[in-house]
Amino acid sequence: MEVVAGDKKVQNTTLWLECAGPLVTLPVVGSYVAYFPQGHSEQVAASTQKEADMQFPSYPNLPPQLICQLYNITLHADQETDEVYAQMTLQPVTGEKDQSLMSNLGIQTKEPTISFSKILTASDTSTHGGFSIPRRAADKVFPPLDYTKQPPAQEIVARDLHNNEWHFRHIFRGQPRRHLLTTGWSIFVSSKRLQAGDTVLFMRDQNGHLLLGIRCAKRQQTAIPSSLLSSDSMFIGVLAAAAHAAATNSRFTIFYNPRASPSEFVIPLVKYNKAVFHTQISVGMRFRMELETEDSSTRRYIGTITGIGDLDPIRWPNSYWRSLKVGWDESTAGQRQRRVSLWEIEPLSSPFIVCHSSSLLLRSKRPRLPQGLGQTLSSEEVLESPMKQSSLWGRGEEGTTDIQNLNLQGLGLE
Amino acid sequence: MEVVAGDKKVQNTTLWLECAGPLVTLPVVGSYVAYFPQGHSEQVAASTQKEADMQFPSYPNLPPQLICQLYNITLHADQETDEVYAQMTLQPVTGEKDQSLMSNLGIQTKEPTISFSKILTASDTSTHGGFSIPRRAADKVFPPLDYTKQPPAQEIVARDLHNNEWHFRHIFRGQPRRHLLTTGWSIFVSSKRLQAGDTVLFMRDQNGHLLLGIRCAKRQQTAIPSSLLSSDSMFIGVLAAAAHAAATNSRFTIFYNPRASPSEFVIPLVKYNKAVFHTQISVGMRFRMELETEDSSTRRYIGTITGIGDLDPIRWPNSYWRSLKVGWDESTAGQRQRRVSLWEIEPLSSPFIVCHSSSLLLRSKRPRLPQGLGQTLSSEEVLESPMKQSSLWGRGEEGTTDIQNLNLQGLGLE
DNA sequence: GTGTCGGCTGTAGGCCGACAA
DNA sequence: TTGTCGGCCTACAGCCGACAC
Repeated sequence: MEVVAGDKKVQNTTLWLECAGPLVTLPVVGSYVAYFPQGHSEQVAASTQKEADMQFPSYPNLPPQLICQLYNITLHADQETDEVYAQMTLQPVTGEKDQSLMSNLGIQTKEPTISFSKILTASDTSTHGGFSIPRRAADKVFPPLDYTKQPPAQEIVARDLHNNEWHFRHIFRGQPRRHLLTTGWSIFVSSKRLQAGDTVLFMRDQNGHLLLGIRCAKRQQTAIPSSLLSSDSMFIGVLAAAAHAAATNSRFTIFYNPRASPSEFVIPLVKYNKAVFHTQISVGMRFRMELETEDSSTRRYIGTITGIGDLDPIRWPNSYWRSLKVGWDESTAGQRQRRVSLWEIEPLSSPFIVCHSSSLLLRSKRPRLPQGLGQTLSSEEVLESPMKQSSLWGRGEEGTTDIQNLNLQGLGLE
Repeated sequence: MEVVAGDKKVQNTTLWLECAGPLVTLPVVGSYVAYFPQGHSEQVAASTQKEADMQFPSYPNLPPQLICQLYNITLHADQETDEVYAQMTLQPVTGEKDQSLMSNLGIQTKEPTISFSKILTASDTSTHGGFSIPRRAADKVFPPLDYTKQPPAQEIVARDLHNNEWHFRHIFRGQPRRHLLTTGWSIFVSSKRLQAGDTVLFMRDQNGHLLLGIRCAKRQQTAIPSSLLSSDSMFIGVLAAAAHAAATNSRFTIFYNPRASPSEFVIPLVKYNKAVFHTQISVGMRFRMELETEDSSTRRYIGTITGIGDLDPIRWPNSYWRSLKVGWDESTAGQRQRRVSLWEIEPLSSPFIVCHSSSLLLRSKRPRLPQGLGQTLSSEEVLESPMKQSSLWGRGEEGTTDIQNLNLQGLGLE
């Protein structure tokens, strides 16, 4: 994988992931994924601040989810705002291919990184002073200072996603003593147009080099009328591109913007299958779901499933996208999603629910189910045919694959 | 018509037109236009810096030009860059409508404005000083100074497209004396992020109020990878939206960006008809064409038609879009288009070319001509059948036609 | 007529510890 | 431990005419 910034290419995959947020995972090249046009449309809606309100053409051959192989992925950062996004090229898969490769978990293993992030205060961003480094952060990621010097100080060099160097004076002073970035900081703030509430991020890579990234506060995401394409054309473009790719079995390219998109819409097939075919869901069931907190860490919230049904029965009947209506335990849940997808939650298992009951529950609530993988198998068939299931999942969890098998042209039928 | 800046609405239509450039014309609401998907794609290509290279779905029912009625138009300016663009909603027309409206020339009459523009110099944009006002410009658009005061000076207030007020100190000083904008100028420069080479524009409206706008140098237009939609999806979105609108006879919305688009792609139908059906064109013919100059005025260039034929014979056979290959008289013509459309040029009529000779010339060079309005009549038929021509155009030269004849499905062979 | 420069001046950018949350 | 402030100093933003093209 490579990181592309504008036209230049750099290698800071881990920095990209840090900027994308703690919950973002990326599928690996060659793995199988489920692509959701609905989720893609939501990203467009969130970016254009506009719902899809026009009369769209219907694409009867475009299912709510398209099973694809990830042909390519490149990581990017907006040249101006440093906003991160990924470009993925997807190859729709037909029903007849060998599906053994699908056992691959299909996500990047996130190596643990030495990093810290801080939400900028008014003092941090004002022109009056510098940046106050949290104590633990300085100890953890910055090179140790020589405390015998008076005052202890050093020059810090860090690179951003575009591989630009930023120089800062790191000093330990004041009464009581604290770590500060002074000279060079205000240039960085004005160049990136940082404001109080935005997040800055420092990390150390394997070679001990410092990297830094930024994450703009959510409000900043607003107001991109784009001036290039009407939102109608964008919605239609998303659907038409997917429909055409599905119909002609050809590759198509999408952009995934982890900070703008309400949810991931390219899901590893293993994760999707596990959630859809191997998890019992019913109204009243309680679950956990991991969400990003204000300070860029994660927290598990508890909720209850209050309903199961189509988010958009007209355009997308029988879709698993946000098919669960949920309520949240905590009263501060105002901003949390009221609809989630199966693969986002972790059911709080109860010993009273046995496995086979799920299909009954599902079927009773949703008489016609999405086809899932199913250009070939319907969900009912999958759920009711252990043989077929095991043939799908029988090759083990380790996920080693031969790259040759990743070329779809070269994929034999065995 | 209204100008929409971000979400707010203001009324500076003339300012918008000044910023758009001297050659830009806008159709009026209710008038009939020809919309060219090819031209729209070119705007996307220019904005994304990418050609359409993927395998596009074919839209067999989408002709190279779509005859529409302009249902609505709103003028906009990018909140950050002040880049101007127009949002147009187009209603494809069916054969049964009353066509009396088509006699309307269909473009905004551009009222003469008191204005001046200046390409910013290094001194204008440096933090070291202010803005040097050209002498004639100061006399023409700014309120007269009281030269009895020492020094003569006044406060200038001007509004931009977003209706924001900008305050400047206008002073007449130095040896030799000259007009300058000092206090307030540098704030304007840094706010709009102006650089040497960009253009600033002052004008006075009917009430004597000052307005100002900016036009970024061309180079600035580069590098908008958009991060939201792949260029493939954009191209496909443009085509799919138009095809769907044509098939279902429903309105669709497009954005026209006059500074980014190589050519206008929504052409008043009268202008289109006149050029396509009432102008004799042949290889070797000489023509004039008006183009924008470096300093935002216009100039006529002379050229010769060197060929006639499809720009893209595969995707857009029989299209009038850029169907003329041309050469330019002046050697400095490197950056000028090598292909233009019929309605962009003004043939230099020669008394030796008589009317009917044109069809012979046309036929010899272009065995298969674009069908123009015609899915039913070939160009040859039109050209060779004076009766049919006169039946289409028999109501005089002003271009009144029966809309029934314009609908391709509804066009009888008589 | 106007682009760029050197000279001068004042404001705000930016480093410091004090102090309090 | 760290956010904000007043004090202080200096860099540069910004106003001026000189000068040249």
